[in-house]
Amino acid sequence: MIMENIYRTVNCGQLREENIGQEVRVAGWVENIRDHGGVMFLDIRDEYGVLQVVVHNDELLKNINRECTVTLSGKVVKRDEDTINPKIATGYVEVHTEDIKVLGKCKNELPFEVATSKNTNEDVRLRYRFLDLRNPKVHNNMLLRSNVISFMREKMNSLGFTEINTPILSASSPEGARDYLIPSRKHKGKFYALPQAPQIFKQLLMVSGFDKYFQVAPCFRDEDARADRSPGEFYQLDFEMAFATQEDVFKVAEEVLYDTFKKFTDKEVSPAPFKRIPFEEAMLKYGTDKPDLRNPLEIKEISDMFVETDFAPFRKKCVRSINVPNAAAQSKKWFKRMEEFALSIGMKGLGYVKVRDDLTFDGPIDKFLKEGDREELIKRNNSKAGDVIYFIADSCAQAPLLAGQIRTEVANRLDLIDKSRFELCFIVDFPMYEIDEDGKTIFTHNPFSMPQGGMDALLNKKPTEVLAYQYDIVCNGVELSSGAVRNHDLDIMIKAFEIAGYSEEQLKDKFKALYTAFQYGAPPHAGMAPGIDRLIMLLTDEENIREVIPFPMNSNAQDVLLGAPNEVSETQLREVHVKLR
RNA sequence: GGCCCGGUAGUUCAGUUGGUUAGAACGCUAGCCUGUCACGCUAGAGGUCGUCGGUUCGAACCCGAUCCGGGUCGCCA
Repeated sequence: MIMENIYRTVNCGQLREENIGQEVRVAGWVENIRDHGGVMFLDIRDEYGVLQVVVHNDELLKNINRECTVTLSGKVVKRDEDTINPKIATGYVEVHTEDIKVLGKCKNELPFEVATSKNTNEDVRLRYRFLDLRNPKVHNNMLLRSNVISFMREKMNSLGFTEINTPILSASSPEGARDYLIPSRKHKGKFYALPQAPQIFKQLLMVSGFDKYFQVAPCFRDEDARADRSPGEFYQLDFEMAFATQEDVFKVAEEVLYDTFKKFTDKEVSPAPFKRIPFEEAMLKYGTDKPDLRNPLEIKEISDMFVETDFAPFRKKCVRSINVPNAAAQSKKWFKRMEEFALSIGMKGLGYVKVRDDLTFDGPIDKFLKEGDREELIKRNNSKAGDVIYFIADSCAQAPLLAGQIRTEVANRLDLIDKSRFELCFIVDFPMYEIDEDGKTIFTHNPFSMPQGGMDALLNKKPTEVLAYQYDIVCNGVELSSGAVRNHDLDIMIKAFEIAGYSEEQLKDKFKALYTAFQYGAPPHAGMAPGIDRLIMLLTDEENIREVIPFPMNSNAQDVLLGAPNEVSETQLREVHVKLR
């Protein structure tokens, strides 16, 4: 319902047959003008819909052109049977007017057509984002975004979470992404930083006794963009729970995410409990830590069969296989194309065999197989006649990732991915540490995650064998969120940092707030932070994150509409003690 | 920062053995049209072919540099 005022008594989407005969006033944008000489039709659009207006006096249309705003009054008239337009909700009626007034003039030449703005180059769209956002498709993405956020808020509230705002002007953090820095006026040479995430604050809130915290949190990272990664800023549904375990966090995530997907799409959603897939298993079976579970293909480990092979590319390598059902009938060209793809991602080649009806093999790799290998391959891959088995061999660092890319590519080319589903899973048991190229032990993910097994594990296991209570949520191959059970025990934290080469002094220095707070009774706590923009991308089937952000920056981290970043005056610079060089 | 793709009318695009005056569609302007809804018909305006330099008798086209946009790798604990 709209407020009745001097501009309108009804909106452009609400008139139906029952309104016939009423005198109404409407306001909106002139979407189109069809002048038949003697009779003219205007389509008037607002957020609620489109309404046809009929004018018989062309004097009334002077100064009126497309995309200007108008208010007009007139009678709601039933359309003749043969002039009904079933494509619009108001298509049974029209308004006949003799009184139109322009409220906001519009330039005659538009930078693009509103109705087809999505086909326009993105930089033009962003420069005229206010026009682009009139396009119902673009507009509706923002309405959906609003509805999703408000739904999740209500959901979190109903689950007993408290929304608490944490500072935007904060301190630079030593780890992670590059910070956006804000020079301080009152403290020469010092800087605030925009938060990459409210991580430290939410952990402090746990120490403060807030049992369940959440926030629709803006996060700022000065890193380069991607199609699914907004440069600068993005939003997370950040939450954290005291006295909670990993499974407690999963229950909340399952409820909130399942309900959100269910409410805002017609697609099938994988029900709770979502699959829990250990990191190691994900890397083996899917060749990635963000698997698309709609893809039916699975990678198998077969290195042991080729330790002594005569085929040099496989010998003593990490060898993986992927069985592709019914692919043997694909054309020569198809196999050639797959091989070209393999070369393009840095593989030396892409071996395969076709499984014949008698379960013997046909293909370049067959001649290197030993007695019994064929049976074993068929067994491990669940192959049947007419299938194709692909072989991926490389170093143990590379082979899983390459196999993952082949898995995805084959599925895409054969259209094996069921687009009508959302498949959610948790990736769990991430390793706590890894060894970098210099042989140094470093944190794999979040240094604040609790190592599984606590102090015992840190003391008794090789660092690379220690797992963390660290997890991701993945949906259809998109990483929606990571999270962790946090390390709330200062002794364990000191040890964990020591393994990664940090002294207690360094820890204290770098993470002063947590280091201090944890000396005053910290509860065990855990949480996560699903990315809202990516969630909306999934819900709207958009491939670019800018389609779900009202005023996105371009991929070069510029706001071309307002002109950010821009130069500032010498005076402003002097005030904040910044000298350019 | 590396790599890939692109930049021609307001918009989307076409345009090579390098050759007169660079095209189309939509949009815009003018005229005609009383039932359209992607209205129709007729006419018209609109271009430093991203920029700079080079090759050539001649460059939108070939070469080099540069700028801009998109994607990707690095990066994003």
